[in-house]
Amino acid sequence: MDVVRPEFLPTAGLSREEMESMQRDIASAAEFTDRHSLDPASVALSETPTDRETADGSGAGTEQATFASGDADGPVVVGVDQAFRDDESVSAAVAIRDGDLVERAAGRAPLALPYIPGLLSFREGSAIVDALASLSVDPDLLVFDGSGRIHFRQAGLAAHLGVVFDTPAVGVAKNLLCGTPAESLDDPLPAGTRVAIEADDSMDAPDGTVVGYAVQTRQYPNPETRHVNPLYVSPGHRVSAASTADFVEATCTGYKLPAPTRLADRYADDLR
DNA sequence: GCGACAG
DNA sequence: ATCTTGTCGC
Repeated sequence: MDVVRPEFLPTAGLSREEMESMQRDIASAAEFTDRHSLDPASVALSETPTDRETADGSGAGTEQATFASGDADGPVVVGVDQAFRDDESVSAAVAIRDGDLVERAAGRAPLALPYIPGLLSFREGSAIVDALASLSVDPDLLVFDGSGRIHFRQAGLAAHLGVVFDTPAVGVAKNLLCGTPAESLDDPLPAGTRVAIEADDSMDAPDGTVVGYAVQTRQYPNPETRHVNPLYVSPGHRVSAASTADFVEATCTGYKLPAPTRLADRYADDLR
């Protein structure tokens, strides 16, 4: 796929002020409303991927592999995950369509920045751009590991890369970066529960704006003894908060994480 | 000044 | 994210 907004590429060597300034521009360019051709039902078809096996030559730079599959009808959902190896960041992108692994790609880039809450996309963005740019399929939806609109300046990793490629994107995080749950999340929630995450004074958005949802995709039979934490999902680009929760829920089916994310996770480990 | 903080 | 074995519960 191609970079559509090169002015927003996560460049190395920017000052903190420049990165934060760019994030405000990215937030302005991001669309937190539905503008895509997907419905939860079609996305749900991308759930039971026939895990074909690894066996890739490795090397520096990007690598890309294509897998033969059936017909080209359903939407292409791409899961993206990051891993580290020494001083370089590795990005893994896995494309799924109609439950089949269609293609996967890897990207690498040296780690220029330390981890700074709120600036994650500048630390791992280059490797992700590398991986996505080498994909030959055109994704209908990008599923990122990390926040989208749930971010101090409404420009989390999912929003940043969604805007760079002008492609529908959602962010899936295991922890909450900022914002306030509309209801307490202290007690275990039943599977299927979703609680709105509202903007608070630590964010740019008007107080109370629903910037995402805590989604309980899975839960154990007896949460009293052992429980699963919810996922924190938020719009990246061209997807509303409600649709984001719908898509994520549709791709989890019995697991805590979306299938595209699980596959990207596994591929990232293989690369590392 | 104090506290909070995706991966 | 990463460093790491066994262990508890379904």
